[in-house]
Amino acid sequence: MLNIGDVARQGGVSVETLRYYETQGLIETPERDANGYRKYAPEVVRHIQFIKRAQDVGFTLRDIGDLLSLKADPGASCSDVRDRALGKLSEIEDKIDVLSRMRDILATWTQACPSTGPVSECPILDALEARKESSNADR
Amino acid sequence: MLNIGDVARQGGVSVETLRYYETQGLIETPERDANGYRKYAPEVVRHIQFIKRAQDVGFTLRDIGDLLSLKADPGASCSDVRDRALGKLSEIEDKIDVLSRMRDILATWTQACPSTGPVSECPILDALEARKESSNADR
DNA sequence: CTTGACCCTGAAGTATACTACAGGGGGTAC
DNA sequence: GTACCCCCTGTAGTATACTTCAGGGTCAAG
Repeated sequence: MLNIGDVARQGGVSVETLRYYETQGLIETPERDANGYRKYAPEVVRHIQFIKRAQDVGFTLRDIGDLLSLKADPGASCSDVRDRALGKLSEIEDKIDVLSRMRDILATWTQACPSTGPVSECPILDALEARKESSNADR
Repeated sequence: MLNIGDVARQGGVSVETLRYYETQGLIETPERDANGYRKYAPEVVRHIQFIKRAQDVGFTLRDIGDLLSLKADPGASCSDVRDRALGKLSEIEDKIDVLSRMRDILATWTQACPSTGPVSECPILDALEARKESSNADR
């Protein structure tokens, strides 16, 4: 059995994070020692890594809670998980689209700027001041 | 002279947002009427739009305050503005890179999922459970 | 003179994922 | 026995850009 500090080290998170995950229902509440210390089975480390990997691909903790429920539910099907992943995929694609539009506009503007001369003649500020007609970033 | 509600309507923001911008120093503190109402010159609407457009391309309010200082500073040069824009551009490119990696992984996973069968055999959950060796999303 | 739309201030709430802090007990080594 | 690291709880703070709320004054119309 592991102390919270052991789990933290092995899982690559802080003890505070572990306690936080517990309050969020992402880790089942561990048994306690006589002294009140949390006692974890070694499997918890994999569980933590599951959470971290899910975060790495864009899932929020709320999403992950949902995923963990599916994982624990024998009645759930693989397509339920796939749906969550596809939903996240399209969220991410949307974000990429928004950011790509920002990037394109900024790239255009920085190329238009001679980078010499006073701010009063800055094409970037002009563009911000009153964009007459250009590709629009609808946020 | 315009009331705050007029500016809000014309600028496409809420009156609360305008008051918030004022606290953040993004709008100069307006004159007040005898009744205490804020009184704005019509030019303020353009100023609001400047802020909104800057947000549209990814600048934070803090960045925008900085940009507005440059704009008002006769000693500032165009390259100062350009530097801010280039900095933001690379921030955005970084975000796009992170998101693209997430997208690729999720795309791979969803394609690997047959979407039939129980969660116990879900390749997506397996991948989250223990990613042995694959492209890594370093967040 | 009352109704309704508008304005004011200051404080608190929203979302996300933690981090930090205050105040205090437990366990082991020297 | 005391130093030092570990553990506990509960609360508050962080960042961003607002939104909401409570409580109250102002103004034009009918």
